Amino acid sequence: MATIKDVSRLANVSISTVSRVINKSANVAPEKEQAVLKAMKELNFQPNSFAQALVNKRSNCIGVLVGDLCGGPFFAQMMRGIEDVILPEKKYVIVMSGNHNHDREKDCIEALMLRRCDALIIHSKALSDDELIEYSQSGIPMVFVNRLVSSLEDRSVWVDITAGMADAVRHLIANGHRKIAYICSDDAAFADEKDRMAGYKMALEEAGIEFDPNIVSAAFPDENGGYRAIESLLMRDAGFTAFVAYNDAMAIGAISALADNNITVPGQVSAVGYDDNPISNYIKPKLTTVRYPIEEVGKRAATLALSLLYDRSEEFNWRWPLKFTPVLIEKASVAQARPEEPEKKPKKAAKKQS
Amino acid sequence: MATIKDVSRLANVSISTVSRVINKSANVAPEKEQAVLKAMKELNFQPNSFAQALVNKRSNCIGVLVGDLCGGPFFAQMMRGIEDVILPEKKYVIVMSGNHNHDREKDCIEALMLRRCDALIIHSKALSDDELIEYSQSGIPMVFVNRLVSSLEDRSVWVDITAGMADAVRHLIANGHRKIAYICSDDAAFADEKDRMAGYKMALEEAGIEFDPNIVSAAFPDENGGYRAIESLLMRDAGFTAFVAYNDAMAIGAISALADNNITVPGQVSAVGYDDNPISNYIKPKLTTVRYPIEEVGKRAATLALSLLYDRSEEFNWRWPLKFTPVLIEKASVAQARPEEPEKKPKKAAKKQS
DNA sequence: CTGTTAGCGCTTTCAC
DNA sequence: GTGAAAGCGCTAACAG
Repeated sequence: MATIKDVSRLANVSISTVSRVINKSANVAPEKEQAVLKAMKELNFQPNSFAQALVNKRSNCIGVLVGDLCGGPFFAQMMRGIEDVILPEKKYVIVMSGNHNHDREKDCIEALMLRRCDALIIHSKALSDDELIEYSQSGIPMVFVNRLVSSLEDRSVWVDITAGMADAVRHLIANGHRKIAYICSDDAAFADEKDRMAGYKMALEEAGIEFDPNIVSAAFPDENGGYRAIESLLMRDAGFTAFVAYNDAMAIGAISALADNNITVPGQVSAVGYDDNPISNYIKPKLTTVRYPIEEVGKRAATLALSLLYDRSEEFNWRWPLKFTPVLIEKASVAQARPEEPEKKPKKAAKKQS
Repeated sequence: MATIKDVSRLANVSISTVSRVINKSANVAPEKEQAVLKAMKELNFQPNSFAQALVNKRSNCIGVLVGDLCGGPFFAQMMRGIEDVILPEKKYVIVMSGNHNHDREKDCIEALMLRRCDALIIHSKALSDDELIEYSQSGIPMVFVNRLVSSLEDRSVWVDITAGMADAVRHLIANGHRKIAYICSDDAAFADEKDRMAGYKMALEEAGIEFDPNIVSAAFPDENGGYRAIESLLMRDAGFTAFVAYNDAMAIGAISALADNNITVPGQVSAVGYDDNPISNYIKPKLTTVRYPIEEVGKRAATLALSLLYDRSEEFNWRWPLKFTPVLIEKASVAQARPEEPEKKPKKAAKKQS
């Protein structure tokens, strides 16, 4: 691999001159410039990015910590949003997956910092606000996604999950449902779950419906988890005419389980998911869901990271909000509750019909 | 950020000694070692990875080019396989997505090389064998996945896609189907599509069924593409009692379109997908599909890359094969063809029933 | 076992 | 406008 020295020799100039034409950092006599360009071409010269990074103290890499890339299109869509912003700036993106695991998230952040990323975009579920705050003091620009870190509100790009979940439940209530189950994540310690739960409870309370822990079922937040969570609900014999799910994957698994138990959706049970995963348009029935604007979040986070890095907050900062609001997308998995009909599991008849 | 010099000063030793304890590259007197360790702790010292990379000529990064992370779990699962192998080696993975686009794939590979990745794992659809061969001569260890690059057979980790597709079609034939449509990708120039088409034709030929271009429909290989491809088939009024799809996403879209046209699966039309995308277990009916062992491919490719890098081929090379064979997974979307029944689109009645 | 020294490839003063 | 020279932080001979 050719070095700057080889080029300077071939072009009969000093290495400083070569450096100048590489970086356009100063004027160079036209003929010398041509000679250098020619030599670079000839030797197929590529500046060594490590040497550059060493002296510039800048790596041109943006580090991203995501939950996992495998758990569905969620983070992948976020990455797309991020790349849309970062790549045009001629910077690279380094991704690592924390798998929602405390130690692994720590390892990844430290690895990313060790790699001297210019800025970090962090989706952390498992680390505490305090840990995040400590990292953010390292000096490297850091933005947090899908999470509002207290005291770092201006570095947090987040979605009002609670509002989205409340909307989902309100939609069901508006359709006459009162026994609304919640298929939730078993990561009850994480904000993602807490916020949804808060939205669920809020909407119930607004409607004067008492919260019933018996129709809440937790499992790992994927299709299989949704399947099992509904099964567990069915075994409990707790009547419900509708459910909301932590995410679309769980909703799809749940619908699949209902089908296996000969329960129709939305005929007997209405369903609302969360995320607006593209697949929700291709199952039967099409899944009514809450759109989580994840790609926009990715874009916004990347833009913020760049603005922090270049210290050009004025330019970027208020073009988009830091807070996004999810919106309900009505498709075909919600039907009007049939008022007086006994629930499919008649043991516990609805008693709170107002 | 503290440097090795700061540490050496604090510990009252030379920087070489510090370097020695960092790298365990030579014995150091226990008490000095302790002093160094203590100083490193105290200063929160982290070796500068660029300086290390500059002198070691090794970045500890493995570059990966994938199609896209967003198009479903396929590449994400491959990444998981790769990370399972790379991370324990204390190396990092840098991923870039080529989006199956020729120029973008080139850019990514060059960016990865520029970054001086220690080795590259390349999933390229759009580049020619010759281009790939040229890149592979750059000196940096390179392995190709999901593709057999001629003359680089020992660097290609691939899946016998043709065999898998032939099995899918044979399965349908064994169930009495003769009018088997093929929902294919519109990337007809790429090996992925050519290979599947070859398998489709091969199985038809074995069974003495004439290839009928009228029941082949191409579209973008995602759910929406599958949806449209089937619609187009329906409009053509070409009778078929079953279909195989390029991948599960297309199959799911296709099934969704059939449902929208009141055609039942597998009642009226049988379906076979490709990939064994986890979601295929949660749709109705569960999708019979061909398992593409993508995670194993990722693992194998990463292992090969490492073995190339460390020049320890003997150790790794034959632990696993470079060629994988997909296997048919029977679920619930295939039914026996009803022999004499006119097809749902009666225009073209089956005439080749043997 | 340990310190001194010479780079790795590049950018950036600082003189000329 | 241009070159010489001093590092960036680290590793690896090379002497002791």
